[in-house]
Amino acid sequence: MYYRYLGNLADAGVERISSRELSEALQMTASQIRQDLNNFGGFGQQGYGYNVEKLHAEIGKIMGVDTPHSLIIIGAGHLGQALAGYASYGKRNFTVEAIFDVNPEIIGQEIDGRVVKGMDELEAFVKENGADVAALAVPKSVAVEIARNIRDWGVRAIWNFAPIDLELPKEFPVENVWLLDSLMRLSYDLKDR
Amino acid sequence: MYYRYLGNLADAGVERISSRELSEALQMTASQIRQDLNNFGGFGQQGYGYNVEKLHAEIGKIMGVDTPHSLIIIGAGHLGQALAGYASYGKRNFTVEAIFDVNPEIIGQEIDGRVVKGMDELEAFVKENGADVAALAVPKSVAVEIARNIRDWGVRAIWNFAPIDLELPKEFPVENVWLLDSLMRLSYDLKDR
DNA sequence: TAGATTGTTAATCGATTAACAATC
DNA sequence: TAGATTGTTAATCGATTAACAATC
Repeated sequence: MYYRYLGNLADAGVERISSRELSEALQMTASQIRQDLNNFGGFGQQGYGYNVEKLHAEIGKIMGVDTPHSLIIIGAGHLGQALAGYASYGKRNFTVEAIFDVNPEIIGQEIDGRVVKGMDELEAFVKENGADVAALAVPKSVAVEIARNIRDWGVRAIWNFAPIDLELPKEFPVENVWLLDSLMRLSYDLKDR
Repeated sequence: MYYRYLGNLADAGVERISSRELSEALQMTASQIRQDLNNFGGFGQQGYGYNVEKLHAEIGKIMGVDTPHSLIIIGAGHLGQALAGYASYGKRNFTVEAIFDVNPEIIGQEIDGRVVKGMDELEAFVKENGADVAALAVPKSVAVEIARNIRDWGVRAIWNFAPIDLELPKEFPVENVWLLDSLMRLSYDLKDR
C-alpha cells in the first residue's frame, strides 16, 4: 500500500511528505506510519519528513522489486490470456517467460507475441529454465496435481487463481487470488443498505 | 475463508465438525474459531460441534449470499472478458447482466452468449436496470471518472481492477483487486531463499 | 534560533488464547 | 451417566496510539 501510494506521488512529482500528510491520504494515524517505517529503518528526517522517491525505492528494496523475477503462466483460458496480456509486470520487475495450455486448439496460437506451449513441454521447460513464479490459471480439478509437480520441478512460488487450497508445505510461497471471496465481501457490504 | 472451507467439506459429504478439527485445517486456534462464530450466533452444540451444512448456510446468510445480486462488467479487454466468462458467479448468487466497452471493434461481439454494449449505452442501462455491482476493468486513466459517473447513475458497489484509488466517499463499497500487490507479496516471499 | 517532524518509549486498547462451567 | 465440546469469562499478548525528547 505504501509502495503503491508513494509511486503515485512520485509520478505526480511530489518530493517530500510527512507522516501526518501520509496519514490523511491513507486513512491511518501518523504514529502507525512512523512505527511501520521505523521497523525497517530510519527513512525520514526530523523537521523534514520523508523523501518520496527515496522512501519508494527503500520499500521497493524491502519487497524485492529490485530483483528481476521470471513468471510463467499455466492455463491459457480467458484468465490466463488476461494475465499474459497484463502490461504492468515490468513495474514490479517481472517478465512473462512462457505460457502453457492443454488444449490443442490453443497450443501454437500467439498471445501478445508469445506462442502458447503444450503442457507436455512444461516439465522440460521448468527443469531447464526454472521459474520464480508460476501463475496457475487452470481448473481446480487439476490445480493441486499441477502445483505439486511444478514445485518438484523447480518453480519457486505459485500465484494461484484456482479456487482451491493447493496443499503444499506451508513454507512454500503461495498467493491465492480468490476472486469470489472479494466479490462476497461486496455482497456483505451491500447488506441492509 | 470459513465459507469456502465449509463449502468444500459439504461437497465432500462431511456432516459435522468440531472447532478443534476446524482449527487444524485452517491453522488457527479452536478458541479463535469459537469466538468468531459466537460473535454471530450460537451455531454449535455442546458435545457435538457444528453441523457443516447449517454452519455454511448461516455464514452465507451473514455474507449476503442468500440475496441475488446483479453484476455488470465495464471494459471488455482481456480481463473484462475473463471476468465475463468466469463460470462460478452463481455459487455466490451473482448474475452477469451486461458487458460494456468503448472499442467499436469489440462492441457487438458476443462474449459467452452476451453481446458487448457500447459505453454510450451505459448511463441509460444503469438508470433503467440498476446494478448491484460493477466490475471495473478499464485503463486507470479513465477509471476514476467512470467510477464517479456509475455511482451517480445508481451502481451500488464497485469491484475495481484498475490499479488506482477511485476517490469515492469512503462509505461507498469498493473492493480493489490489485494483482500487482499480490504478485509483489510473492517477490517479498522469495527474498533470501 | 525557532519550528517542524522524526524516532522511540510508554500507555492504551483490542484481539487472541486459555480455562472452565454449562449442556448436549 | 460419562464424555465431548460448546459458549463465555478471564488472562495474556501484541498492536495501535499518544507523548515527547532528539534533531534536522
